[in-house]
Amino acid sequence: MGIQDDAAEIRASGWRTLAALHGLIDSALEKALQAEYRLSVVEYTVLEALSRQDGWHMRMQQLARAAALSSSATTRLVSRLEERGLLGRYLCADDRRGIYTELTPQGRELLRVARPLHDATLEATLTGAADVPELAPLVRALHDLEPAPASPAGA
Amino acid sequence: MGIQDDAAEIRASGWRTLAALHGLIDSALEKALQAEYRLSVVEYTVLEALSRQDGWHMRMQQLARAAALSSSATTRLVSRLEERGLLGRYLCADDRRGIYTELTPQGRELLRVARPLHDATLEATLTGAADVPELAPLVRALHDLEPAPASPAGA
DNA sequence: CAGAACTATTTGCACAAGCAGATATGCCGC
DNA sequence: GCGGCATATCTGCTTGTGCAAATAGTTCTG
Repeated sequence: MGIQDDAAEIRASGWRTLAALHGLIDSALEKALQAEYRLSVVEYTVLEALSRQDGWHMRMQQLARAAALSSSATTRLVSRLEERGLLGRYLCADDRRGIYTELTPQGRELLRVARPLHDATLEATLTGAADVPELAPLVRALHDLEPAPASPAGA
Repeated sequence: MGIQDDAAEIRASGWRTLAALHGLIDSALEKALQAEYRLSVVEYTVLEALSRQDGWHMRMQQLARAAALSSSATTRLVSRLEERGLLGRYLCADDRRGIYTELTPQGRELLRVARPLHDATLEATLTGAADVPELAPLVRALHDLEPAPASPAGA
């Protein structure tokens, strides 16, 4: 049984490291984007996901998966961004249950100006994490990953 | 400028992968622990962090760092667990601002029975993620990490 | 020792998230 | 075309979170 325990402890330890690094990056991005552009990380993620779509539009549920949110949370998130004029909703003709969201010019513009801060914060946080002994190996591993396709979670 | 953009896109892509895997594991653990033991992932994390401490006690702020929570969230989390009899609060003699929390026997018992489900869920989720092309490399990288010391975030 | 500056914890408040249920639409067999 | 079932989105409600301010205790300075 010792062998099983060891394997479980290795996984648990890896999970703790993953969670720690995730939390570090997430809160750094959250603070930076919130302070400068009044955007949460999920909101940025949604804008960014939309910008990577051909035609810049997506259905609510695709969005929910891309942002790892429930559909109710997605509804409200889209409503918030819509009220700020960053994206628009419109019915889709072929399936009238579905609703497409589309980036407005203002949404694209906000993303354009926010992206440098996002990227710089990400870089700075990763650099900082590389100096923390417990996180460094994971940071290196991340760096060595092959660039993943557009939507890791959207499959 | 193309080179910088590439580097930024590699980091962004790694971050998306990290977030996706984190979300996957987190929600799987959340559902499993919540359904069986009425414990959230953070609550489990706190119990587990306490169990790894010599003497099973920690100050609120250590706990806050270990769980990556604000101090107010920590206060309420500890209150919830205290009401369920899983841990106790007591003043610490040398610094009377500080409050120690300590696992009760019931807390240790709950952790003992919950840990197998936690570990099994973690294993199952990682195994599942290894079949998702975008996540597989990160899963492998995690597995190859050297076992990190007790508290990756607590430093 | 008095007062200022700092640290630890708790409370008031506002907000975003999930679940369950409601509503509308699509699809299938008959 | 009609009931029955699945899918997409939205709404009501509860809960957990962070920020800012309040409170209590420590430490440093003169």
